[in-house]
Amino acid sequence: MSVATVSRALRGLDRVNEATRERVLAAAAALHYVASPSASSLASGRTGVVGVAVPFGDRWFFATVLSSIARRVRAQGYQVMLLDLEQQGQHEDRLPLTSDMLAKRLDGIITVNIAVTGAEIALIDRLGIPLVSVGTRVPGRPVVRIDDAAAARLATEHVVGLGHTKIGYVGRVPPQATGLTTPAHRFEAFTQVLSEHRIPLRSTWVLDSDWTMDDAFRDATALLRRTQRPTALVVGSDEMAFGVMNAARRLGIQVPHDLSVVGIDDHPFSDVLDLSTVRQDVVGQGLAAADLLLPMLRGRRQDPALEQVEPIRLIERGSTYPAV
Amino acid sequence: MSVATVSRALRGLDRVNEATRERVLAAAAALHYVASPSASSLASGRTGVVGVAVPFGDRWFFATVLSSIARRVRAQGYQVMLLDLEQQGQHEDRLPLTSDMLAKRLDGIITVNIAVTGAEIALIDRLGIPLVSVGTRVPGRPVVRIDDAAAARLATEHVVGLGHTKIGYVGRVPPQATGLTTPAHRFEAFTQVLSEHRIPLRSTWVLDSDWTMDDAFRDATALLRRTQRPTALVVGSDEMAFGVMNAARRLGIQVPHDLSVVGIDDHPFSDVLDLSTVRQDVVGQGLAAADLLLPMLRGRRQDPALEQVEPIRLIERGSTYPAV
DNA sequence: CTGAAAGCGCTTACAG
DNA sequence: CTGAAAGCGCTTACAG
Repeated sequence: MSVATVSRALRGLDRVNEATRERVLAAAAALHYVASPSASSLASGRTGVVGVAVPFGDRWFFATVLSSIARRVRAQGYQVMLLDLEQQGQHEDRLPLTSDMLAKRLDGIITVNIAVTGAEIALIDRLGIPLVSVGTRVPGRPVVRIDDAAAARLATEHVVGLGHTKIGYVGRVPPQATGLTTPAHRFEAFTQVLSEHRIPLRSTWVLDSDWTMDDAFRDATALLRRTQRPTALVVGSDEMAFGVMNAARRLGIQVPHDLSVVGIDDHPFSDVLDLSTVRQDVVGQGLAAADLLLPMLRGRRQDPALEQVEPIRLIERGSTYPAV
Repeated sequence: MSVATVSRALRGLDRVNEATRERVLAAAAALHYVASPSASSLASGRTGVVGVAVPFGDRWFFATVLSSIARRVRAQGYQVMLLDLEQQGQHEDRLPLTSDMLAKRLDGIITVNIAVTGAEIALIDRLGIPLVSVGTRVPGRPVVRIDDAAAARLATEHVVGLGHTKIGYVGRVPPQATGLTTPAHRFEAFTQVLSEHRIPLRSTWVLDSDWTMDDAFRDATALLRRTQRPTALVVGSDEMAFGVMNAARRLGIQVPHDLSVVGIDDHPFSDVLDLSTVRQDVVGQGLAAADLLLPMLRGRRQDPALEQVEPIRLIERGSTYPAV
C-alpha cells in the first residue's frame, strides 16, 4: 500500500476502495498514527489554523468572541491561533500584525475590533489571507457587527423617555486616538438624540474614557462630585457603567433615584448589578464571523462589502428611573 | 550564497560572517521574506507553538491566564494555540485532549484547571510534550497554583472573626463529578475551620454548584427564602458570590447587614460590587506557568514534583459585617 | 482504484 | 565561515 493511498484514505477522499480504507483506518488507529500537520501544510499549502486577533484577550467581549469562534471552526477541523495584540501598559498602541504571525501560518484571520492599518492590509493582501472583521470594519472585507449608532440611540432614548433632561455621556474616545468606529458611532448617536429632543449637551458632562471600568470609575467620581451634575448617564459599555455605578455608590448617590445609568452590551454581570442596557449577542457575532470565514478558506469569494448587522434590544432593569 | 547560510543568518546562529548576515537580513527585509513555519517545523521538529488548554475560554479566570501566557511566550517568539475544551451545553464533560490537537503541532502545553485523564497523560507521554499545569495538578508535571485550602480558610476565618455562627457555603462540587481539586480543597477547609471553632455545619446551608454565577443565584435564592437562614455565606468563587449577592438583593435581604458574603478570587468586578474576598494573582500564575514551561521547550528538565504556590491575601470590603 | 515520483521549503550534520 | 546534500513527512498530479 502506497503512502498516496494512505493519505487519500485518511483524508476521506474518494477513489479509495472501501476495504482498503478500512484497513488503513484500522492500522492508523492501532498505531496512533496522525498525519504531521507541518508536512501536510508544507505539501498542501494549507495549515488548518485560523487566527483570531484581539486587542485585549482578557476582556469579556473579546474572550467571548474568541471562544465562540474556536467552537465553530473546531467543528470543521480548524484550530485557533490566538493573536493577542495587547501591548503591556499601553492603551492606545497595540502590537502590529506582522509577517511572523501570519505568513504561512494561517489559512484565515478574524479581527475583533481591530483598526487594521494600511500597512497591515497590504501585508494581508500580499499573503492572500482571507479575513473577516467583527465590530470595527477592515476595508474591503466582510464585517459582522451591531449598529452602534442604533444601540446608543436606544439607550439614550430610554432615559429621555423617562423624562431626563440633564444627561451626560461616558465613553467618548478622542477621534485621533484610534481608528475604532464603535466609540465614535455611539457618542455621535447620543448627541443626535439629544439635539432631536432639544436637550442641551453640556461638554463637562461628557467624559472621555479608555473604555475600562477603572477609568470610568475615576472620571465619574470627579463628575458626580460637582454641584451641577446630571440625573442620567448614558455609558458606552456595560463595563464602564459598572465603574460609574461604583462611583455613585461610593459618593452616596443612589442609583436609580438620584442617578439613572444605562449601558450597552448586556454583559453577563449586568443582571447582577441590575443595570439597564442594550443587549448585543456577542457569541452570535463570533459564530457569524466564523460562518463567513469558513467558506472563504475553501476558496469561496465573499462579497467584500458584506455587512452582517446583528440585532440589538433594550433591556430595562433597575438602574434607570423616571426623572423627578 | 547557499540556503544553509541564509537559514543560519536569519536565525541568528553563530558561525556566520557579520557582513554576510547583514546582506541576508537586508535582502530578507526587501523581499518580505519569512521562513515557512511548516517547513521549519518539518525539518527541525519544533513548531514554535504552545498550547493552552482551558475548560471555558470565555470566563474571566481562564481568559486572564490565557492572555498572560500568550504575552510571556510571545516575548520568546512562541505563538499560542487555544485549546478550548468547553463542550456546548455540558458542564461536567469537557472535550478530551486528542492527538489531532497535540501531535506534532505543539512544543509544549499548559493546562489550566483541567483534570487530565490517564488516557490523556499516556498520549502526552507518548508524544513527549512538556506540560505545566495551573490550578489542578497534572500528575508528574510541575504545577502553579494557590493554596486553595488556605484561601478558603482565610475567607471562613474572616466571617468567624466577625462573630458569625450561622454560616453557609456555596460551591461544593460533588466529588465524583470532576477531578478538579480546587472545589474540594476549598470546601474541606471551610468545614475544618467551622469544626475548629465548634460551629455546627448545617447540611441544608451547603450548596452544590456548577461554579457559575447563574447557578449560584438560583440556589442562593432558594436558600435565602427559608425561614432559617445563615447570617454569612462563604462562597467558593467571586463569580458565584455575585450571584449570591444578586439573590439577596432581589429578596430584599441587605448585604452586609442581613447577610455577609465573602468570595475567593478578587475578580476585577469585586471592587465594584464591594465584595470582600481573598485575592489571588491570576496574571501572575499565567506568567509563572509560562516561565516554567519555556525552559522545558529547550530541553531543560523541570522537577516533576514542583509546586509553585502563589500568595493570597484577604481583601476586606463592604460585603462582610459583624454578626448582630 | 492504486502507485511511483516530484516537490513543498526548510534544518542539520558533514565536509571543506 | 560556507556550501552541497540528505532528509523531514506529507500531497498532488500523472500514469496505469
